Amino acid sequence: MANPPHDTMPPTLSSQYDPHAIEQMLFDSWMAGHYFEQDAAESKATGQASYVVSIPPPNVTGSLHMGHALNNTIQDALIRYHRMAGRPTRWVLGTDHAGIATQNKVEQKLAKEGKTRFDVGRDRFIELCWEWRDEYGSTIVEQLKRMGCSCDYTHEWFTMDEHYQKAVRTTFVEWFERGLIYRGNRIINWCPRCTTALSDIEVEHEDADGSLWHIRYELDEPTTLPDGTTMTHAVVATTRPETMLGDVAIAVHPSDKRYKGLVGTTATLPLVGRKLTIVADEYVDPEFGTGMVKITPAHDANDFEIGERHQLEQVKVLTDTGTIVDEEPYAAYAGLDRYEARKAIVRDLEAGGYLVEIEEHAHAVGHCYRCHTIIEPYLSEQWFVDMKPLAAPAIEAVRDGRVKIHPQRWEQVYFHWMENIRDWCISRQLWWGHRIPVFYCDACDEMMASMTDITVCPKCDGPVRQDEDVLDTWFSSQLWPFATLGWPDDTPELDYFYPTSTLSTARDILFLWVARMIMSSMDLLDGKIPFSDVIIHPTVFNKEGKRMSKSLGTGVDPLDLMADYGADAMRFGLMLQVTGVQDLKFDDEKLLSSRNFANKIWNASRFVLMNIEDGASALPDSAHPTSLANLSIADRWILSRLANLTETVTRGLEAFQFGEVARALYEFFWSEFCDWYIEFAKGRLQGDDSADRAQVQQTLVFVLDNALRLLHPFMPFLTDEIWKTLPREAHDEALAQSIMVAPWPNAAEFTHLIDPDAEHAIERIKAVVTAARAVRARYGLSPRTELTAMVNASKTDAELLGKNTALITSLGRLESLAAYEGLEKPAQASVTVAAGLEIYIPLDALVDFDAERTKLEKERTKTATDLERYERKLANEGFLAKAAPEIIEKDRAIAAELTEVLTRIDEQLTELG
RNA sequence: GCGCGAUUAGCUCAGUUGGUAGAGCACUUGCUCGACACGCAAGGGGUCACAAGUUCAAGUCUUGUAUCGCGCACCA
Repeated sequence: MANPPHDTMPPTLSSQYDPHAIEQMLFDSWMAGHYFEQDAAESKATGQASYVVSIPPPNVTGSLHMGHALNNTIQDALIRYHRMAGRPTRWVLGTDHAGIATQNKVEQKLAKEGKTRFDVGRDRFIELCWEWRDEYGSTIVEQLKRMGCSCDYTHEWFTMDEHYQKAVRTTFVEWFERGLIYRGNRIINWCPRCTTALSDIEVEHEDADGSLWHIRYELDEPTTLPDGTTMTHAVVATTRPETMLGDVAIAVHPSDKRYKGLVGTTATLPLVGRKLTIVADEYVDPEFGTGMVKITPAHDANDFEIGERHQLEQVKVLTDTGTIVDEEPYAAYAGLDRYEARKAIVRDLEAGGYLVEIEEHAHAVGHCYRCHTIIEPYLSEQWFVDMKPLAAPAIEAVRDGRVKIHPQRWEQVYFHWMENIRDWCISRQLWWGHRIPVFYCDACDEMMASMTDITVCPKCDGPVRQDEDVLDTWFSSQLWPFATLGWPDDTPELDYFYPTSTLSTARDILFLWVARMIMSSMDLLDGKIPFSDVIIHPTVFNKEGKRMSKSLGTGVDPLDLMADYGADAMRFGLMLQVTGVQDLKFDDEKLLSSRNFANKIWNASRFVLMNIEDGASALPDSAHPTSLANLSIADRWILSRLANLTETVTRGLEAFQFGEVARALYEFFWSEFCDWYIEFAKGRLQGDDSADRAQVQQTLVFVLDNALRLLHPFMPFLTDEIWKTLPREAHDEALAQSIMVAPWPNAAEFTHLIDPDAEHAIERIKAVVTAARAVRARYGLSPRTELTAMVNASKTDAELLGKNTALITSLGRLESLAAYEGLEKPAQASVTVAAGLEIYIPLDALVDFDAERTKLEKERTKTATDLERYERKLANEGFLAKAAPEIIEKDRAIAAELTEVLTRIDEQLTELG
């Protein structure tokens, strides 16, 4: 029986690839198989090094966006690769309590009932936050499952878990006791909508068109200046006229000769009547404006510092919600919002003749990164971390390569920030979060940080109260990689899985999160780094290159994409676009190609399966060819390409070059395996030579098997579904359970498959086939038209072609093939010169001399241009003297070949007349 | 102001120690032949932003210019 029956196709692979028919079932089978879980103690006993990824914990308020889709595909690809490569892996999963974001959501919910958090009270409000988390917190985890992410779902963390709270509190108390955490009354960034302090890096600056109001402040005593003129008033400029209510001084530069006599005198603040001292301070730029600056210590960070230097009063004129305080002598503005107050004050200044000029002025305005409200520099008592001592070792760890950041250019961004690091404001005036474990005794003024809640002052037995504030969410996030492994306790997980391996994240949290993890880990865990590699992945923008935004409707929902294309196609499409340099302008088109690719893999697999039905090739995993001697040239070629692919993919994953890996997989599977090898295989599968048929079947299965493994980290569902249908011998049944536990193809074990001779040979075979197809296309000949190919080739090439006549005639749809050295051009034939061959396709009366001439002339031009370049190069003495010998040799060979090609083309042209 | 990145085919982008410019989509032409029309085959299309420099040799290295994008820091 020469042909296997075609109606016994395995029922498991339907004729059309439908991702939705397989994804959920496969995921359930992975969970049931516990493939995502690795026990720390058992793994340690194997003596193997672990591979661990801590997921950047998504906010409980969040849902999956394109950045998550990209980042989690990267992490899953790495985890799956290392798992197959035999390392005990864990992908640590969890979510972040997201203080401000969650509090805002719950407040919005309350607002719909007409309530504020103050109506329900602190305890109830926190309960509501937990309820929110219980309701929505699992959304994103379910979405990760949908993507096929192989996280350890049996150990899911939350940054407000009891154990996590212990880690946070331990950190606070330790740093407090070492004096790294301190309290201070300073200007911080205040969000008047969230009514909380923010750290410097939680403020987003945006350029805005504003105005510069020039205001006239009357001097109390007219003063004669060094230039002889008499000055009666000062003119100061401000972008924030409403803060003038809090002015306490005017500053000039100490070396500004113009105003020498002025320092020490006073002026009167319009509308308020306060006496302003004129002080000299280096901060003032004499070149800017009039060289005179109004000083508002309570509402501007620079003014605050000037105020400190000159012991100036701090007059707060704004409340925590950004309205004017109800105090004399400006009670007229009391309760006005800062922008209403601005209008009113400008109006009153103008009416009083104090407004000199309004100038247009562009400047950067800070916004809250959570609600986008304009930030107010605000004087208040807050907790800070002294960062310099923490930063120093963390700088060193990146400097000496213990922690590597990819792409490497981000390291200098890291250094720049770390070397100029400022103290971190960690207190937040919120309710949802880790409450600051500091207790105050009102009786004796004692202040203490404590691991346990205390109610009685240990010093004086007086009543104590806990600090009302909570910690910055990032204070807890910074502990993520080690707190999620059990720190501060000594656990087997911390022992075996820490430090973790790779952290993949978006660039906008390099400072907020990544740098702080390095700092806290090194400080709290005896200098241990939290991870050895940091991947800063591209930012996903929309098609127009704009930031994706849910509120603007410019976002793309990964769930929609998976519904349209399948999870594998979305993953592969994203990986295709990861280059390490460019950000990613997301376009569905790439997913369409990837969906088509998935379908291609599916159908090529169907082809293989339906052609091994005669049972000759149930292939054990160990069956990879050890001897190439008996293999056909096509088999040797595809195995050589597979060996090459294995090397490329493995190296690429190790170097985080995901785009390169994806392209290599695509190219190999589609252009080499499907377009050529499977086509070569077809004739052999239908031939009478049963030994050859067995050989091609084995090779098909072997290559498909390994290609699926290499594809698996990017396309987990599809590859596993196909994997399960591959024939196996009985002892390989464990392997058949899932491709997830199949060993990663070992490039070192494939080196013997690399076969330059076979690659050379296939190049010649392809040239003949392509020439025949091209003639057919050029002449518009139907596939049924019978053609013959006659090839003038070197002796070895001619022999090679002769041996593979069947392959060539089959793919080129040729009647026959003749190849020998010195073959003369038949009359009325089309000519192709390629791969060192002269290929003639006799056309009899069909031949179109003009068309042939046009084609040959075009080839001649190209060849002549190329040859000229090489000849020039080879005539250059400098080149001959300095270029590497192998380059010269190679170029000589190319030049010789081009010369020959040109000669042949010219001969053909002469003949055509 | 300081720093980073980009500029390659109509579009979106690859191009890893400097050595004959690539892919996907789009376009043209022809194909129901038993894996796949989510396909097959054959084609067309590029002074690698510009200018100097280094080099035997530059898309690739250096410097400068232009345009776009992004950080950081901001003088009221």
